[in-house]
Amino acid sequence: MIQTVRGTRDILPEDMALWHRIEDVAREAFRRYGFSEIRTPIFEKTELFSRGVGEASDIVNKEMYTFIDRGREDREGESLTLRPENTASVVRSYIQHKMFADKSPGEVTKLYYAGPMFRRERPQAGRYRQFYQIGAEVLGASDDPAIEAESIEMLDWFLKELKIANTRLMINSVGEPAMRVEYLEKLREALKPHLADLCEDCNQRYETNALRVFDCKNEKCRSIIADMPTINDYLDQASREHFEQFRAHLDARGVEYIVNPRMVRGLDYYTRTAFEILGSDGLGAQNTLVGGGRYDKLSETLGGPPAKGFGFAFGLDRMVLSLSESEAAALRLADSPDVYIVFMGSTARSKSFLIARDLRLAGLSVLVEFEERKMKKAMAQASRSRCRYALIIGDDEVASERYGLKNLSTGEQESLGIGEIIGRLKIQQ
RNA sequence: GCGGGUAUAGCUCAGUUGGUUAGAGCGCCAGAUUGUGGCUCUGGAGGUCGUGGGUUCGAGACCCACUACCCGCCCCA
Repeated sequence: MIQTVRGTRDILPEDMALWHRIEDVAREAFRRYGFSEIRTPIFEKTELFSRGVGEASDIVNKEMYTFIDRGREDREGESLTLRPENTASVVRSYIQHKMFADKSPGEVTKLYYAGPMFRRERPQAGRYRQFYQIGAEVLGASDDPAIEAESIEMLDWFLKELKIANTRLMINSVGEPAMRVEYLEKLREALKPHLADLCEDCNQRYETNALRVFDCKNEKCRSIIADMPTINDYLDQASREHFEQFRAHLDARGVEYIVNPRMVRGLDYYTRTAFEILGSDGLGAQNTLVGGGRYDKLSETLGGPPAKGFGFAFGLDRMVLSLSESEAAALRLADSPDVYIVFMGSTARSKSFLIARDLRLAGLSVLVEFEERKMKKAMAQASRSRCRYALIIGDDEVASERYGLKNLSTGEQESLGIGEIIGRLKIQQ
């Protein structure tokens, strides 16, 4: 049997109510905060990601789905890549369509996206090779920290609306790229005398990405790391002020946060503000729900004009796992059709199709039997379909034009005309 | 890329030191009940025991390889 490839999966109808709910609430949040949707291609030139995300990052080095496009007789095909994230593409589009051109200096472009991304990672709980992200970017000349605060306020509303509780907002400033290089040297200097005491992984991190030693879970490493300088100690004056203003904006909005000076970001393009929202449980080791930050150099890196940027993204897969059992159950229940039509006999059969059409024209969600079966079986099917009502049509009902409307949860049944039935069901919707 | 675990009915799982026709619960189908679901009772269908090889008189069980999934590491949303 042919099955889904490793790290991919079917999202089945029984889960779709949960996905739709998250998408609907996200779209509502974006609408309220003035974001417009953008859809970029699912594959781009490989160079976009290697330049945007960072040549040295693991994503670019070993986690991209890259392929060579078919060329022509006289030309080699070009290297293309399934998008591992969407920020680089959105910024590319911003540049390509000159979205900055008709804007006043303080005006920003607010964009959001939703769709699949691809990374060739080892699958784990809440992590897939084709995964679904919703994210947003704020691009323009302004880098006012109110931009960060507004987006986080929006996410706060979003999570509350989905009844996802016990989340924690972690914030930090990662400063400017030049300063980060300087800090990295200092950190490595400070770590060097302790290398013998650090674990194997940390020694590896010391070589490849020293900032990651802060993520180590080893007790011994943690005590050593506690004394290491943090990136905050090296922040330039402007970044420091930006961070303080950002915090003041969060305070003013009553948004709670934890400053984590050891939080780092995996992608090269981040400057200054970085943040994560951590989920509670049920996610295993993958407990970051939302991640984002400021990237004031990305536009130039991609060959565009100077432009400030801030954005975030969250994974739908993990968000679905974060919905509470009770919320999920309620969403699934509300997903079922309004009424199931049961008929007895060929005259009623013909009539039931017409009634189904009328109910649907009135905006109701209707399932109807196609083939004649015993009424008992049809009723059992109505019950199993989780429809709220069964509409019963036999010869008597056709003759009197009064039909049996049975509430399948209470068992109550009434004999009603079609107009009354529509009225009753519309109220229940 | 590395480490650990798992793979038996549609689903969740049992299956004794290797022994004859591989089980349960749920679900599904039929009947008890000719126009009324859920509860109950009775019966039924449904299995290349992940794939391939090996050991053995005999393998669902033991050994090897492969594949997939799960958990963790690296990394990351």
